[in-house]
Amino acid sequence: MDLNQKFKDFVSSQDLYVPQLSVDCVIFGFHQNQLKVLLVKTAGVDIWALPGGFVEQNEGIDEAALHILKERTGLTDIYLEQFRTFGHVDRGNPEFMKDYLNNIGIEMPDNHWIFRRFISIGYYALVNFSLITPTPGEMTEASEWFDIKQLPQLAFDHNDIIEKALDTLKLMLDTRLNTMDRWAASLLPETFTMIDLQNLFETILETTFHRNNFHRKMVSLELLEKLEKKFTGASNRAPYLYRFKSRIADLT
Amino acid sequence: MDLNQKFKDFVSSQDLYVPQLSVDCVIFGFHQNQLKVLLVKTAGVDIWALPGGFVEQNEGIDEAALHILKERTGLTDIYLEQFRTFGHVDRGNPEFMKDYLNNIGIEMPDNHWIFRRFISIGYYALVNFSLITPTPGEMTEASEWFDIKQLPQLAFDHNDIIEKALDTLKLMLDTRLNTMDRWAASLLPETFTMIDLQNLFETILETTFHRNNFHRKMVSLELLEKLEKKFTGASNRAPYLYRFKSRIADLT
DNA sequence: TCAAAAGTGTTAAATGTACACCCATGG
DNA sequence: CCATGGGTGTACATTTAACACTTTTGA
Repeated sequence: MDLNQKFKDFVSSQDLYVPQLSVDCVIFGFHQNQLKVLLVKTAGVDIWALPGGFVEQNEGIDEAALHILKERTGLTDIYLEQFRTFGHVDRGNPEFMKDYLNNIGIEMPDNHWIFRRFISIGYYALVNFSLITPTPGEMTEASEWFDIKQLPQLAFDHNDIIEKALDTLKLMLDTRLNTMDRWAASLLPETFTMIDLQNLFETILETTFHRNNFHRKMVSLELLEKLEKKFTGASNRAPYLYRFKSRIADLT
Repeated sequence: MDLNQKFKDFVSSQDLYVPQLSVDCVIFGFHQNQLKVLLVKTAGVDIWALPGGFVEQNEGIDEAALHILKERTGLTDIYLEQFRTFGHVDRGNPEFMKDYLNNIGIEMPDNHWIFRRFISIGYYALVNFSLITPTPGEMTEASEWFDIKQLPQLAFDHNDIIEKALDTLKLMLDTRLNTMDRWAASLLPETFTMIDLQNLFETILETTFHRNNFHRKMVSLELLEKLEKKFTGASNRAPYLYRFKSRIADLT
């Protein structure tokens, strides 16, 4: 069933989705030493927003988030974590929904819940940048990666949501180094150099580390497997490539 | 407007609350070296549950949580933190609401949202045990402190919710020592001994610390003010009393 | 004066931080 | 053979962990 059809079902059945509830996903990617966020521009509304959606009556909220990610990225098996629910009374701009529905040619009664304040459950996802080609979906006219340092003004309180997602991500980097193979692997290609890994940490945490200390720390976790050297063509020593040990299990 | 009246308004107006959404509060207290949770038993339903409530259309979710805490504890100005939202498809037991509404003499149509799966936003609160006398409210026949180690079987997925709240609390203790004066103060009386503080940490984190190392660590944070000695009557050296420096500002 | 419990000091291990040096690579 | 940048070793500082000793209190 396509999304447009689902939307139209609002009129005949109010029972498809949980009213006034939505899920918003902050999809993080890492590319050229920049932390990126995937944003979408909804058809007929000239403002960028987080990819989001509603929760069906017969699905859990985690499943709803996975659905949205599947739609936007084509990927399943994504690193996904709920981080906070947003429900201030003044978080919505009701014009958004009016413009949007108007544009796709759907009429809804003024008192429908779609025009009310939404409670939105925030999830963040970590994905491999190079595996995703942002392509407009059925409901969106555009889909693009944005540098987290250069975000436009977003719909609703989505700027706040991203900020909170980033805070949570930073906290995880600091406190869950020992499970790095589960989340760092999601942001990096299968093989990478030690410098790549360091850049990832430095970019997200907005700090710098001493090369050798970082190197030793990572090796001491015993999560990495050293592979052959990577010859870049540059006139300097070739770095080793690494891979997370847990990846080997994934491949079998 | 009393709660019972509010409930009756469901019938005439479906617009008072956000449908299918609730807020559940895990209220932590500390007493006799035990971490306690305040639970309520709803009139006519023979099962303990977390104190919770609905979100009014014209209030934010944080405000809703504060309302619930005010109702249950009489306290305002409580340390409160949102930790997770629960929304599995099978989290509810529909019989609960039927029994409950039946008992308080309210009839609702079978297809009303009150009988559906709820999405529940979890908050945890830290309160001073001795300031609260659990008293049954209008909607509850009982209200009691339970040792976190000896919880009964609870309604819905409330056992899971408490477990997750405790996990989050532990994580905070580990990672936010420097803001201890904001949360530890909520669980302790205004003045306390160093051993009291140590017991609090050890109970929640389920570990033990060396007395002197703990002492030095706490002093080094410069959040504590040493007061006069506390003579307990025991035949040993009297411990000093301490108070969080930030408390002084509170008193002015 | 003794046991109990609190306060304080000292040392060793572990960890974190900074710097120095060595090695491979292509021009 | 030189500049560049990655790999590795070592010394120092800081933090953490463990233990020993001293002080105060009421019996």
